[in-house]
Amino acid sequence: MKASDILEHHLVKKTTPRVALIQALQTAGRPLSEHEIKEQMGELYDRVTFYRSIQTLSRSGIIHRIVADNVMVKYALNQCENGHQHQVDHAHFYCRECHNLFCLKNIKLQSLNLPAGFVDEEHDLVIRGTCEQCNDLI
Amino acid sequence: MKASDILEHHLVKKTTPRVALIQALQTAGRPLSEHEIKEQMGELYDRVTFYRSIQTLSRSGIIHRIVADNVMVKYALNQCENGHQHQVDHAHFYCRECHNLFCLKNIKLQSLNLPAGFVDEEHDLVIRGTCEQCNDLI
DNA sequence: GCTTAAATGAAACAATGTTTCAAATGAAAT
DNA sequence: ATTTCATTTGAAACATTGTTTCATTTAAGC
Repeated sequence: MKASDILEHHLVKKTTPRVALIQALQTAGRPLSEHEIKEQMGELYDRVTFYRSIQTLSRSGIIHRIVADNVMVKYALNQCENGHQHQVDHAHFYCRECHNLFCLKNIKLQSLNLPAGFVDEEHDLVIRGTCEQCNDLI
Repeated sequence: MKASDILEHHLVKKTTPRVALIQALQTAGRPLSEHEIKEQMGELYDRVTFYRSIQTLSRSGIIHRIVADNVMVKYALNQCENGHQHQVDHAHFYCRECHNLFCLKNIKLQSLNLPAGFVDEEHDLVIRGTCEQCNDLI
């Protein structure tokens, strides 16, 4: 779907920085860090606007954060499947060598049974270490 | 166990900053952030030494990190049960309002079946949101 | 084309984490 | 107890990530 259509569909104002951010994620086809998004966006990137866009797009359900490590957050487009949001239901592997994030679709998160009164706004199952390729190189 | 005995038992040099760090965690009896540890340690705290101690104590299996959120890491003593390390096998809830970290001992992590060649050095299942008390206050 | 609320971007700041290197210290041997 | 030496410390300087404020610009509806 076109970036501007995604914004319209979620009733969010179409602005140049937001469109560019979504397009960066679409082009990559994988979760990106701020640094990677900055490179993709080039001139259109501004730090403050970036963080505000992330907030807006997260709240409206267009993207989500994955806290790969402290000081390494990745941002990903939510997959739309038959009209409803596809929340992250699988684990991720973060390689501390190459800084790539791998989706571990075979490791699912069963429904999280929280104590009464606790509200889940965001969650991650992250495994950190070194990936196959980096282990071979070391 | 006394802090200096823990260091000795793990074949790590007994130094004033390390002892103070372990004692801070023992006194609190719960995972602490750098900021909280700094307050506990007072004069004995130094930023660079802190991060190096965290590395040393993590590698020797005395403590572990819990990445509660980006920009919010908590440090906790490993529990020694019948002589062997007790790795984190349960989820945590991080409240973005009060910044407390709750152990969700009823949400266990089954063994993580990684693809061949991937090495798990550290992992977290973290749920972020607002806790019961903070939800009542809002 | 206007109008106006919303969004942007610049500056300045705050917190977290790292690198370098000279000085201090723990632990072991004398 | 003193000496020795590798390890550890701590100060300075830096890098990155994230936030607050406020004047300017822009999207979208009329």
